[in-house]
Amino acid sequence: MVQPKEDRRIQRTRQSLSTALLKLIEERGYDSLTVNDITEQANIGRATFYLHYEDKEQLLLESLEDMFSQLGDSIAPTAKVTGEHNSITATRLVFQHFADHHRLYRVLLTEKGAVMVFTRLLKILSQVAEQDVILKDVEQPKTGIPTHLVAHYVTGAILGLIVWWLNNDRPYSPEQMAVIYGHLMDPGATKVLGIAGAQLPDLSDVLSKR
Amino acid sequence: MVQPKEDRRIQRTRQSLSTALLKLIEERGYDSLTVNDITEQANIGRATFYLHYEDKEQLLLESLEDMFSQLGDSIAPTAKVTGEHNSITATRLVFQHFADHHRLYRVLLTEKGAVMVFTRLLKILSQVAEQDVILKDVEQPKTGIPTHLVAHYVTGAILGLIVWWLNNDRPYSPEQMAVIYGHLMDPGATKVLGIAGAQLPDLSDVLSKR
Amino acid sequence: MVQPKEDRRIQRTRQSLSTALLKLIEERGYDSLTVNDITEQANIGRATFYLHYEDKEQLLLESLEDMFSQLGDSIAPTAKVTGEHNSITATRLVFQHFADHHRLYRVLLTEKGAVMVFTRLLKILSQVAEQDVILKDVEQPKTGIPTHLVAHYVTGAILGLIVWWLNNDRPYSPEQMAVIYGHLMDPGATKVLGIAGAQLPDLSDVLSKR
Amino acid sequence: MVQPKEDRRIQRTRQSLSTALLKLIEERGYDSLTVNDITEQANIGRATFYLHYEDKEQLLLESLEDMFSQLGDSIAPTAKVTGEHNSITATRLVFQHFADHHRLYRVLLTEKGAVMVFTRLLKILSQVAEQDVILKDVEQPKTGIPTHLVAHYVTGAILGLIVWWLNNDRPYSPEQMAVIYGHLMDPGATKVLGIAGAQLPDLSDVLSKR
DNA sequence: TCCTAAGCGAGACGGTACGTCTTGTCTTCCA
DNA sequence: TGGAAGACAAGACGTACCGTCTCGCTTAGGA
Repeated sequence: MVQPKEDRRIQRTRQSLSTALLKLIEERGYDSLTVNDITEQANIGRATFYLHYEDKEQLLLESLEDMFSQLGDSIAPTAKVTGEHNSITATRLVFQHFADHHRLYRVLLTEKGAVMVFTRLLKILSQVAEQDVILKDVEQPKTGIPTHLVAHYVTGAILGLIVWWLNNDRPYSPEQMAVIYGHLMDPGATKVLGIAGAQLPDLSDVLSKR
Repeated sequence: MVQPKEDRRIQRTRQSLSTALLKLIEERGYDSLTVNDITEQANIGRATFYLHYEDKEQLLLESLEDMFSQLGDSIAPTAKVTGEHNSITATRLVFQHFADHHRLYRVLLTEKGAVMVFTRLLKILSQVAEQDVILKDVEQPKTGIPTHLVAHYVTGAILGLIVWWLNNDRPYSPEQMAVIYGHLMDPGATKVLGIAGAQLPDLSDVLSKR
Repeated sequence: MVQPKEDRRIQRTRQSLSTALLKLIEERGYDSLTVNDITEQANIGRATFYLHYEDKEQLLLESLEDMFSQLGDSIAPTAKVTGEHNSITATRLVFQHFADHHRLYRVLLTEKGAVMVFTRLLKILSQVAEQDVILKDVEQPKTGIPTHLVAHYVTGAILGLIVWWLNNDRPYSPEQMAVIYGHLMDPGATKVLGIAGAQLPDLSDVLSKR
Repeated sequence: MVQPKEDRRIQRTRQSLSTALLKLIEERGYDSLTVNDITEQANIGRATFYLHYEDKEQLLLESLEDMFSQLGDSIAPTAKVTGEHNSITATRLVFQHFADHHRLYRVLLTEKGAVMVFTRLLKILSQVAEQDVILKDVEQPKTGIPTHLVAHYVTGAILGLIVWWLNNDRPYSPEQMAVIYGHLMDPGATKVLGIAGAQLPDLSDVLSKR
């Protein structure tokens, strides 16, 4: 069942490239990087790069995929819990994720970044959000608004917050952001979905702990 | 008072380039375009391009700037009206704007697009939104949440909706989208800002007219 | 019969261009000069240049034409004199000419120069030389060697000397060069042409005056 | 002892470029050629050209260098022979060389040529000639004329003949040209150098075999 | 223990786009 | 009307990067 050693060697090469890319993105943004920059940073021959990836975009996607699925995995369980604070827990985990990789995301989500990051995030997060919406929708009467639409609304709002948060050096903790988000979002989307909002901590209490 | 003819000639050249770029973006996306593609489409010498713009990114920004300011101008007046439906009017105008240029934005806001479009839109729209938020904030007690933050929240949510809307061939009219947005947003953000929401048309009434 | 003022103005423009070109050649060679360099030096609009000349080569040729014909004019009369030292006088005048414009020719006849200068000089000087050869040939029995050939031989030899002379900062006076040339050339070519050489000053006398 | 294959590949590329250049020069002259013309003719990528040469001038020089050294090698041994006809043998070899590449040189030495060809030829040939002059000078009393000067004289004369010869479709054989040159040159330069001329075939005998 | 196939570094190469430079043409305006 | 100013098309320049390729080196896994 063990992987042959050859494969481990390959994994090391791919890992080096991935690490090198993420490091360079933090330093110099994504667009201006060349394949040569990446392979040099990784101490890998340029030709070798093309044995593993078609282009730097594919490398980025595969590199992010890890992080994304990691994010998805951490949120997924919360969706099944119908307890009171599940929603706030999920959003807190989202903010936590972006905080964990803040240097990287700050670059990717602003001017030196890559188009597809926004798009991908919107798609991936909205799928997660949709699961959530559907779950609640099943329990409660529908409102006629497509769940996809609500999911994009919710996700867009979160990403808007995250961009602001990262660009302003995260003046609040992930928990605080989650509470703020809850207060902004809950009454509206919740009402539309016809369900009662979760119990949220008092807003001014939370903000004062800044 | 008339512009010398030289200047008009220059304007015509710049206009040709701008038009050519936007047309090509709709057809082939932004990233893969070359300066040569653009100048060829515009029937302009490639060297001439560099007399006017540093690179295609600058051309795109200047081209979009027109549209953005056009959008800003159409929304601005509504911000000063404190009548009931001002907010819904403003958001309707936003959706209308993206509908007017839907082919272009659909490309720019998805995978073949340009990085900075998201960023710019977020910045520009959130500035407009902020004016709105501030206006309301002045009238009512503050909540301690930075207006920048709320503005990004609002803007992100709208952009989320717009991405969904464009990717799904705009199944609702701009008016309908504005009402949906109002229902999703109003109770939450409005409550946080401590003011009463505007009177919104009934949601099911609006959706049934699809 | 006087030239209208306009024409004099034209002449001034052409003169400026010519002067500017020759000045710049001395400083920077010919090949690397641009039309812009020339018109800038001459304080003339670049477009104006093209009203008068097709390209910088034509300007150079016309500029050199003056000097060449000036050289031709000074030599011509000596060809008709059959007195003893006519030959040495003619060659002295040739060396004198190159000394007069030594900075210019040094550039043109070496690495930064223009192809056609060598060719043109060879053609023009050999035509003059041919006149000389023919004159003598008429007086004396032919040898069967084409006069063109002899003329090119003679001219090539002189140009070889001139290149050496200019490249070595003219260590001898034009007169000395003419005598040297006479001693190197006279017995050979003269014998072939079947005529007696002119009386030449003693070589060591001449060289010692260096 | 064999060259690694890489190096042979490089040599093939360089050879292709060299061959292509010389071919194109014969057809279209030198000045008007572009790097693209050359690489296209050689079936080489334009960028690859710049891996090997800085510009087309350097390529020309390296290409000519081969031929020049080939010429030098063929003449060199004759300089050491003090037998009677060594001089005529050397000059015959020079004329032979230009005959071998007459199409190329005809273009290079006339209006469509390259500046540096004259200069280089003058320099290279005069160095060879100088060896010859020095050799003879050593055996005989000096005359006070710098050997450089004599070498340039001799070389210029030969180049003059060659230009005429090539421009007139080589009406004489290299041997005939060598004899003509010998008759024109020998008495003069030889006398100056203070040595007896070699035995030359009778001029009219040689010319009649045309 | 050797040997043999795979991963890899090195780098030549064709190709494409870049941004710059120069040319020659044109148009407008000024003296 | 001659010239200055300068926009423009055309096209070559030299550079940068891409993706492909061929070549040896090394290095493990199976003989």
